[in-house]
Amino acid sequence: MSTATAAPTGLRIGEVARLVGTTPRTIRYYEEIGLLPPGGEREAGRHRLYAPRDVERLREALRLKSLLGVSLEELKALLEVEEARGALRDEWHHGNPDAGRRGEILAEALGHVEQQLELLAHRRTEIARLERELTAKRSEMLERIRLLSSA
Amino acid sequence: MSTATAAPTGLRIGEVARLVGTTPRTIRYYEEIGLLPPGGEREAGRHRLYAPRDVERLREALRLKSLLGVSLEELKALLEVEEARGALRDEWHHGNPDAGRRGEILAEALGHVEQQLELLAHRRTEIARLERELTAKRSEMLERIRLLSSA
DNA sequence: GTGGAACCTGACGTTCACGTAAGGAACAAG
DNA sequence: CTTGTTCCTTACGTGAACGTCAGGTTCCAC
Repeated sequence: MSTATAAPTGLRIGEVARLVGTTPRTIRYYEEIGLLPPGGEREAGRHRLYAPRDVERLREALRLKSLLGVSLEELKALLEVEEARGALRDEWHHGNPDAGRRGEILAEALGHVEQQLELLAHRRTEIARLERELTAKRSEMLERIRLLSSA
Repeated sequence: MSTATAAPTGLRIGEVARLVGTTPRTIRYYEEIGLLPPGGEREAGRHRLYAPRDVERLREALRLKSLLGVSLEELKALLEVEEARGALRDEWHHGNPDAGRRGEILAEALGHVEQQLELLAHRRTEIARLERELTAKRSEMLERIRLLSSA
């Protein structure tokens, strides 16, 4: 058998940042606070390398952040869903067919998803309420303008 | 004619803060950066006094802030709608029946409202999209759990 | 008019989320 | 093997949005 480890290929941090519309500094910072997993195993000093999957995860994280306006700490909690999915995938592939463990992980991830859904639903209805109020305001304004210009 | 000005009554800053769920410092800060109008005319050193209307405005501002996750600078821009409505009310009552001026103010406020509505609609559809994605994820998870427990 | 509570105005401190600069090492190309 | 670009780590800087403290004042109730 060959002792050669898989050729370490992947996107570099600058390219990733460009792809998702942020900066290398931000990516490193997210890794630093534990929001993102370290960019591939590497010995200190070597370049971080990212797979397309990592790019997608980052994109998703930034999307959640801008959409919900949450702190990075809250975002971290929200992203635990993905971590759980990752853990699950590991258990699945890594030859651990312990059904009980899988069930635990699934149940936990499910809980997180439902929590997120609650948050989103609440947010959405609040926004909808605000939209209705503003629409009413707009109608009133349009009516006033109509009255003015017909005078 | 009496020279007595109206008795300066109203809520004090601590009470207002309690009512809307924030702190006096925050209210003073908002006034400082021009996000809120000064709490009633007063000579330096005197206590700020607020009318119930002011409380509502503040509550609305905080609601927008938390809902949209915008900076105070953006929030300030959003609140210009209210300022315009205030200006309009002044023109209306203060004996300035200049229809042209009123039309200008109305048109401007209308523009701001429509801008806000666009922002909200966008936000809402993005959230809805995320909800659909998460709901799909949840279904998938539930199915997996079902498969596991039926094994 | 005398407490005591709440408020006033500065002014400095703090946390978050990065920006920026320095000195050096890794990496792709020739 | 050189060279230019990109990246590395470390560390200090920054703007936003307040928190906190000091020393004094206003207000309300007695």
